[in-house]
Amino acid sequence: MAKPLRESRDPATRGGFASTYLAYLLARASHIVSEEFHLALKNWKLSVPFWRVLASLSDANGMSVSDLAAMTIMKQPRITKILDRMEADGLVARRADRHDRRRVFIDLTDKGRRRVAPALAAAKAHEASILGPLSESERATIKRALDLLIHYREDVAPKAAKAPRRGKAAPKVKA
Amino acid sequence: MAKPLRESRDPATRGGFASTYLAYLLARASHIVSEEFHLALKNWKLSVPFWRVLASLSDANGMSVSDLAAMTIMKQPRITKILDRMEADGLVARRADRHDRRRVFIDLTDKGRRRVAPALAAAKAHEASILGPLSESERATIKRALDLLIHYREDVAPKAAKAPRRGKAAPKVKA
DNA sequence: AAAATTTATATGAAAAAGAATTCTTTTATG
DNA sequence: CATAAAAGAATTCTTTTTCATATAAATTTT
Repeated sequence: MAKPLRESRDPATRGGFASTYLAYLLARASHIVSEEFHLALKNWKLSVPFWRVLASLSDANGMSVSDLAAMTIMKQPRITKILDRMEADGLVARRADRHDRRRVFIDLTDKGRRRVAPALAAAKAHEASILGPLSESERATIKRALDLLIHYREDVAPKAAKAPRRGKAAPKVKA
Repeated sequence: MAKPLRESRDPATRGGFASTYLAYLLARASHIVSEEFHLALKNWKLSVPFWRVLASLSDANGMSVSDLAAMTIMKQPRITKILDRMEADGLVARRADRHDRRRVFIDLTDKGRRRVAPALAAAKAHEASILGPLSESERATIKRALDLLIHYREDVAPKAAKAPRRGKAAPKVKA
């Protein structure tokens, strides 16, 4: 490792901000882990957003639009439009909620189910190819780390009374 | 935990695909960690892409367009256009490489530096607010996990001869 | 050294995403 | 109960991204 002349190489392992900033490392890890699979999605004629929606529905069919938004980590107007396209493609179907006519449930169609099936299998295989070579302890490390990050603010509120459950926090702000 | 009737709640902690699929957990962790900060970017009149570029340049000024693309995890045509806008805003400047006239280096302008400075400080503070409450061992777990994932395929190639370094693999395919 | 390739960046038309807002329907309030 | 406020989804208009390809310069072949 003599001359750092050029040879830029991997940004994440080159020292500096990029190699230590948590948000950046997470974005990079996420990208690295998903990259190959996202490319493979073309095999099943699925875009990344379509895949996310179909995979989410495979897991919990009949979600409402906003639940889907939360699950897929997208804002509502975006999935609404994604759903428009998916519906046009016959991959999902909208269904009204009889008890709350504002809500719309989204169902996987048979076509959607068939389309996503091989991708789901591939996703599992891909994950196995990443985790497989690791030791059990390494896998545990990863799981614990992600758990810590995903719940990093849920266990705040020290001893305070009961803490009635924190759902969709802070409705205090006004539009 | 009696009735799983409705009450959808947090998708990531509800069992099923979403709560175990690595790629999903990573995407979610990444989103959770960056979310607040991304909202705060508005304070400095920065979009997420602008922030990424400025932060990268703060770390390594004068990168080429493609290095920036790699660093910011974006495809080349996209940063080119982001750079167009940033240049128009006077945040960065393009500079030709005298030795390879195809290349273009990107420099932070004073204006860019001034604009990103408070955001960089806020980013550090935000990260501290996440990692601070954790124990040293928890922080180590996170670091190890991200390291494992980011380098998950670099230490493959068992005993095979030297393995001349694998840069941008497989140029075997033809267009 | 000409021709063929490859590499680096830019461009253009089409698709997608974003922001703010609207339309309905529910839920809360006085 | 009437009205105000909130919630869920859709829409409109604008900006950004994508995808494929164009340019142009360097590198490799032959």
